Amino acid sequence: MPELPEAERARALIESRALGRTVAAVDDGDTWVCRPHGPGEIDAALSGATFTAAHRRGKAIWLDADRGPPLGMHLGMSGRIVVDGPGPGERWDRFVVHFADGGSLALRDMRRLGRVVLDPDLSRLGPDAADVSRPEFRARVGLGRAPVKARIMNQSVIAGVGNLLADEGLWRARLSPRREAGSLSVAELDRLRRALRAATRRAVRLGGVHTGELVPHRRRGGACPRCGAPLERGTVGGRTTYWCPREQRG
DNA sequence: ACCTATGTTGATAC
DNA sequence: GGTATCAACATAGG
Repeated sequence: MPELPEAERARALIESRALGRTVAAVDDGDTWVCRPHGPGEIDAALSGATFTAAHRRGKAIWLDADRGPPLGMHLGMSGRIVVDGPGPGERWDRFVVHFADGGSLALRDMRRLGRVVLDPDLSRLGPDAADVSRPEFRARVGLGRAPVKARIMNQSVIAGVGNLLADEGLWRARLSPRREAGSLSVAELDRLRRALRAATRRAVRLGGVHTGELVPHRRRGGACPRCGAPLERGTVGGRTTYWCPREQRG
């Protein structure tokens, strides 16, 4: 699930439920998820602190505390944030903040591809895909020989677009995922930005990227929900891609 | 049983 | 530098 919409919902959950609460102890024993920290390092940095703000850029989430470094969190491919149970210490809880009031904040992640780190490095993240301005989008996305789908999924170009949101946005903009990014006209770039922002906002509102219009049809044998043509399936930018061969030619 | 598939990122090689 | 490929993880399904 985790693309920008899921990350934003996780951030909002933390903002509404975890700010102002004091950390009693942290389970940071999964040094794969918490690398490069050793066990106890995050606990030592956060115990006694109170979270004061929850931020997000693209898929990256970070929390400020009233003392100590910010706490960075990334959901990876299968992670989600769970506040106040049920059952902190579930099998898939890879990182748990226990609050002094008895509650908890956990990163629940079966595949352990999520990450928790102190003082996260955000320097290689592009502007957030939901906020990027039109001139900035034109200048950053409309470059290079790579397919436009690979370009918009590059987190240092714009941050937050994953495999599903990319397919959804390209479909809404009626652009072929294979189009060379540098060949897009200004009008096409503007159309793509608009489509991506609309798809993103809608997914945040409705609960996640799976609530898109194209995404539910994104399976073998699926048809375009606008024109009914059988969807094409292939690999673009190394990722499984679905698109409408009738509407998304150019 | 064995193979492929899956929302992520990063390290590597050309 | 930009681009492509593979690996990391753990599970589900044909």
